[in-house]
Amino acid sequence: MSTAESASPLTLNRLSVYLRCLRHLQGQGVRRISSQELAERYLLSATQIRKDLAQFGEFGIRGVGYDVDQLAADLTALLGLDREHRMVIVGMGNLGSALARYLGFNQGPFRVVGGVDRDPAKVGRRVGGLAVRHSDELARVVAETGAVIGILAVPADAAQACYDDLVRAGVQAVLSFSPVHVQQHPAVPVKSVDLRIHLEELAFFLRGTRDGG
Amino acid sequence: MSTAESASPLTLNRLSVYLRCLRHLQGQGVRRISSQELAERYLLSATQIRKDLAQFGEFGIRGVGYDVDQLAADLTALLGLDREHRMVIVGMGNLGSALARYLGFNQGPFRVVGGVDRDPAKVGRRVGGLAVRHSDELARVVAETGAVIGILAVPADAAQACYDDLVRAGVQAVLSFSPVHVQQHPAVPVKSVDLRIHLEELAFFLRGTRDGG
DNA sequence: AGATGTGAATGAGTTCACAGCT
DNA sequence: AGCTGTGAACTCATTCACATCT
Repeated sequence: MSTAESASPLTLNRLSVYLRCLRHLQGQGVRRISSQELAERYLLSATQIRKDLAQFGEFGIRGVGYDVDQLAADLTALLGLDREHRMVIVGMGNLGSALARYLGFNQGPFRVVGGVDRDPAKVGRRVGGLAVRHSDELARVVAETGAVIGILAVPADAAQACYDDLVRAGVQAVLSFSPVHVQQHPAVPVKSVDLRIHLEELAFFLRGTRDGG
Repeated sequence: MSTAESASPLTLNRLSVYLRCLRHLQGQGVRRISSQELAERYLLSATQIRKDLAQFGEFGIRGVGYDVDQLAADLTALLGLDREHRMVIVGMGNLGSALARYLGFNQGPFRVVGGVDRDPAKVGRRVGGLAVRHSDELARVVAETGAVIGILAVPADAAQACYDDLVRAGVQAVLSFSPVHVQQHPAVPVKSVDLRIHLEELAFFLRGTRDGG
């Protein structure tokens, strides 16, 4: 498996999709599948499946197709989902608390192991089985828990400082929910999820509509 | 203002970003700005700003730049953010409840006005100032509240059916948090936000790391 | 002079078409 | 024959370079 560094986010996201499809097939007892059939079942593109996989090696058997279990295992390893990734949430307001409760119930390789907030009123509370600690202790929380992913759920004006704190504390990647571009440290990639942008994209399509009752 | 239908999602998302930057500048009392300076301040591309805007009309003054208030107003209208969009949440589990609490506190043109769930145990509960009603009543809830956006927060295997329900109930656009591709009705676009995919993308960059310890 | 708006050039991403393996 | 893996063609997106307007 030639580990091509620096695949595009688009490709990586599709690999996640493929993996999910393969797990679904495993649940149905399917053992072999062609790119063609995979594409038909899940509304994907057969060529694109092959091209995406080709970036990381040769996983199929010509004339036959792919071994479902094998390919699922390969993609799991490729995406780094074969071991636990511990996460710490920065900002335990509405969104942070919501994520703690939501992600806390998630199975799989991702586990929320800590949450911090700057507001002393929130420190000490328990949210979804998690004790909130003070932001000043972030580095200690990260060290104690072995967190490698930071979840940013702070207001826009605090995002950059909190990201920098996370970098100093030693996390390796950050998922940000703050509606702002964060200037990135080269070794600590940020992935942004901006709910407002998504809602505003939808609003664009509602312009012509009689709206609001 | 020539309303170019069908701009790419990439362009629309950047327009949202520009609008946010302009509001920030308004807060600072800036009244005029060039694409050049806007790009420098917010780490954007000056050419791209101009190209993006060009799809919808001419908003600037050559040799001068853009009027901040005017452009903000134009983009607000363009994106349909000049009036309220009511939203109904389908699936009041962990994620749905989290979103109700989170989005409920949000200002701006988006407002959560209803939530439904299939589980009778959840019906009647109040979540973030919202009374949960039964999924069977979805069409009535949409009609009563004037909701135009549906928020899908149900498990993968229920997503397609719930999307179809939303379409029948009369919403015009859907924001889905379900980890699955939904087959779309042509008049009801779906925007997908998949937290797992984003986490898995980050995990890819952690493969080399000593992790979980 | 100075900044916008835009055709032309480049680059990224997807699809096509087929060589090559089973 | 059948399906993968891949160079070539094509489409979509970004960047460049400059004509145009104030």
